[in-house]
Formats: sequence, C-alpha cells, structure tokens
Amino acid sequence: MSAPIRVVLADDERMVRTALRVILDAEPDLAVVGEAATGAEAVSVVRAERPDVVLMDVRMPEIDGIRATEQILAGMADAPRIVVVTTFENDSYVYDALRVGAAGFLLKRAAAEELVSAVRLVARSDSLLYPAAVRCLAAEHARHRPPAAPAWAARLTDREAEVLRLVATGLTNAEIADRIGVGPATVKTHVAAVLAKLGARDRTQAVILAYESGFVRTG
Amino acid sequence: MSAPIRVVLADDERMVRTALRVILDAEPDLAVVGEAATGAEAVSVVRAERPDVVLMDVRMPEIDGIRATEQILAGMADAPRIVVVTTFENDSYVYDALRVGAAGFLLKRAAAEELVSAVRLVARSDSLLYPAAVRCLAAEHARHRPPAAPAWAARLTDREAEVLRLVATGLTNAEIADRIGVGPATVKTHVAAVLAKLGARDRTQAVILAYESGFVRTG
DNA sequence: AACCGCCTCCCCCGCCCGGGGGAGAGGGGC
DNA sequence: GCCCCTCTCCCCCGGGCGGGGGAGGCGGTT
Repeated sequence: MSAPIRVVLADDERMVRTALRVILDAEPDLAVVGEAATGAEAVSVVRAERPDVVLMDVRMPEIDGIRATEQILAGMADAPRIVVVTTFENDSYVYDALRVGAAGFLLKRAAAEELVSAVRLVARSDSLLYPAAVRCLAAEHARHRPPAAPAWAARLTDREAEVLRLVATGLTNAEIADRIGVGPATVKTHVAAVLAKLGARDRTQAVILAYESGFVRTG
Repeated sequence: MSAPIRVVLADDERMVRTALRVILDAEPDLAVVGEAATGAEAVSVVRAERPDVVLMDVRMPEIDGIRATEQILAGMADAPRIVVVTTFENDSYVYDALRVGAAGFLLKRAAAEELVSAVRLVARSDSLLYPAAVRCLAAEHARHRPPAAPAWAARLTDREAEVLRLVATGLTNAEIADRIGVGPATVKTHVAAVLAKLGARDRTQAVILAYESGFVRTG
C-alpha cells in the first residue's frame, strides 16, 4: 500500500483536533502529520509539512478556512487536497469553499467511517474534486434515504439527476436536449448546476464522480 | 425490465442467422424481430422493424455490411446500434466499421455469452460506441491474456493506456502533459488515438468505456 | 401576498477539445 | 537496408463546452 496518506488538521478547537486525530491515526494508511489552530497557522503548517490532505475548519481566528484554502491552493505547486469542515449543512461557506477550490467538505457530525473514507477518496482521486453532492448521489442511488444519514449538502434536483445520468451515457448537450424535449440552453443550465454541485470542472469529471459514487453502475 | 431489446440479424448464411437467433431468443430480454440475407435487405428490414440492435455481417451480397451500416445510420433518425460481425480479427473492415459509425463489432467465434452481453451493453449504452478495444481494455486489465481469448481487435499502446488512465481521473490534456513530462501536442495525439481505437467521440465517452470495460475500477 | 426553489431559455465570451493533416527520431523485425 | 510501429511535436480550424450574467413562469411555503 506504499506510503500512508499524510493529513494536516486545522481547527481552532483543540478537542475537535484531538477527536479527528484519534479517528484518523487509528487507520494504518492514514497519518496526521500536523495541526493548526488558526488559518494563518494552517497555511504555514501545510507549507512545511506538504501533506496529501488537509481537514480545514471554516470558522477560525485571524483567517477563516476559506481564505486559508485559497492561499494554500494559490501559493503552492502540487497543493494538497483540502476538505472543508462545517457544522451546518446549509452553510453559505459551502459554495465559497467550492469556488476557491476545496476538494470537498463534510459536516462535523459525520460518522468516523465517513470521515476516513472521505480522506482516502480525496487523496486517491488525484486532481479530482470530491465535494458535497457526491455522497448524495450515492444516497439517491440507494433509494432516497431522506435527510437522515446524509451528512452532506447540495442535493441534485430530479431534472439535474436525469441530465447527469444522460451525460454519463456519453451524450452531448444537444442530444440530451432532444432526448428530454427541451432547448439546448436549458440543458446547459442543468449541466452547469450539476458541475457546480458536484464540484466537477467539466462533464468528464462529473461522469467519474457519478461512477465513483455509485450514482451510475457499471455494466 | 420493461420492453425486450429488439434485434435484427443480417447475414448471408442461413445457418449463422439460425444459430444467432437460437442464442438470442433463449434470453428473455432479447427478441429477434427480423432477419436479412443481403445488405440491401438489411437496410429495408431495419427501416421496417426499427430494432434496437442490428448484428451485421461484413461480407454479404449486393451491399456489404459496412455500406449497409452507413446507409442505415445516415438515413434514419433514432437509428439502431449496429454491431458488425467479422470472421477474422485483423479484418481491415474493422476500421471501416468504426469510421462509418458501428457501435461495436465482434468475431463469429465469440462465445454465446459474449454475444448476448455485447447486445445488452450496446443496447443499454444508448448513443455510446462499444467497439473493438473495449474488450482489450478488460483483457489488459485482467493481466495480459495474450491473443487467445480476446475476440476483439485494436489494442492500445502502453502510452495510450497510460494517457487513458489519466483522462479517467479527470485531468485535462495540459495536466496530463505536465504529469508525464511531454508536450500538450503529444497528449493530444495520444488522446486522439485512444478515441479512435475505442470508437469514442470525446474523452467523456472514453472514460465511460474505461469504466464499463473494467479498465479502470470504481471505488 | 411575498418568497423561494425549480425549470425554462436567452446573451456573450474564451478556451479546451477534437479532426485533419504532416514530420522527424528511434527501435524491432524481416 | 528497409519497413513498420511508436512516440514525439507541429500547423490550422471549427465547435462543443463551461463561466458569467440575466429573465420569466410556476408551484409550494410561509
């Protein structure tokens, strides 16, 4: 399994950091290599340790997690994947996090198992975003378990899910438009919404996320 | 499972048609709705029956399977998926078939199970090409079973396979170029080769084929 | 009645991508 | 020696795509 995944924790509450460290260090393939209590500290620790993954709290003194994320991603070649940690799912930070390039985000109430699998997936998928709705895709695929377990945000609408399914069969926007009987502009809108919610850069990444989340099944 | 997959058989040898019919009709979700012994007949039968899938022999009187495929795909809106059937794997027809838009091809010596799964996959993946190299991808993935079982043609080179793997992680051509240390133009060339060999229209379809063939694994 | 989420469609813009060519270098097989 | 394959890189070109806006209608919630 080669080298372990190196993780840095950034949270102003010591208890949270400790909890995360306990959870992550229990996994043989994960190694917490640094902690930070402020955004500024997070930036310097990350530059020093060059981890694979950063768990970044949004609310922190001096510099919030969003700005810290921005600075890390802007100032580093071969920057780590950053997972933004929030308390409330409809946090407006969520979209800011996507915008500045966070690899994903999860809620503090997420189960330990979700946490470690998120870290692994983010580290593994290498230049691929893994945000919010991905888990919702899996949840939707598993027959609408409502808002109980899904500790993630940004659900796709029915139309968006339909469009994503068609994107994942290799259709162009124009073909999707013909198929569902709307204009090409409408499909563009839906695709754009899907990309934003999934944090995907283009339809190719969206398809990959659809497969990886189980939203579409292989053959 | 809704309506069965409607199949038309086009082959000049009656025995071959019968054999195919027996194999396909044994499957509850497949229904052979027409047969043709010549290319011209194939065109008219397909227009009349409007099947989901056509199994098209390459060598037929009057009009060969390639031209028949061309005419069917050109002259019909919502055309069926056409699988071209060949006897020899290095048949030059293979590339012609790809060029005119065949959804895939397979060898007459293919196992019955391969046949039915090919029909299902082609029918399912709806506007998605399923040609040659796809099975080779699966074969490569399954640790180089040489040229024994692979009843399909068009192998990827090592470089092409590497590029496809990177495409399937969501990278752009420029990012792939940086990663493997070559120029962007070179990556373009490799990607173009992959698309041609897989019969994919764009990188999105290539990724889908990579997943469906098992060339890349989910999770 | 006001609000919000969803669906529909429009504009402009820039870029990445894919198609069509070609070309040179190196290696292996005949 | 010659050929063929692979890998490398170049050109031009068109189009699909994604980003950034905005706008109107419709139904459910408050």
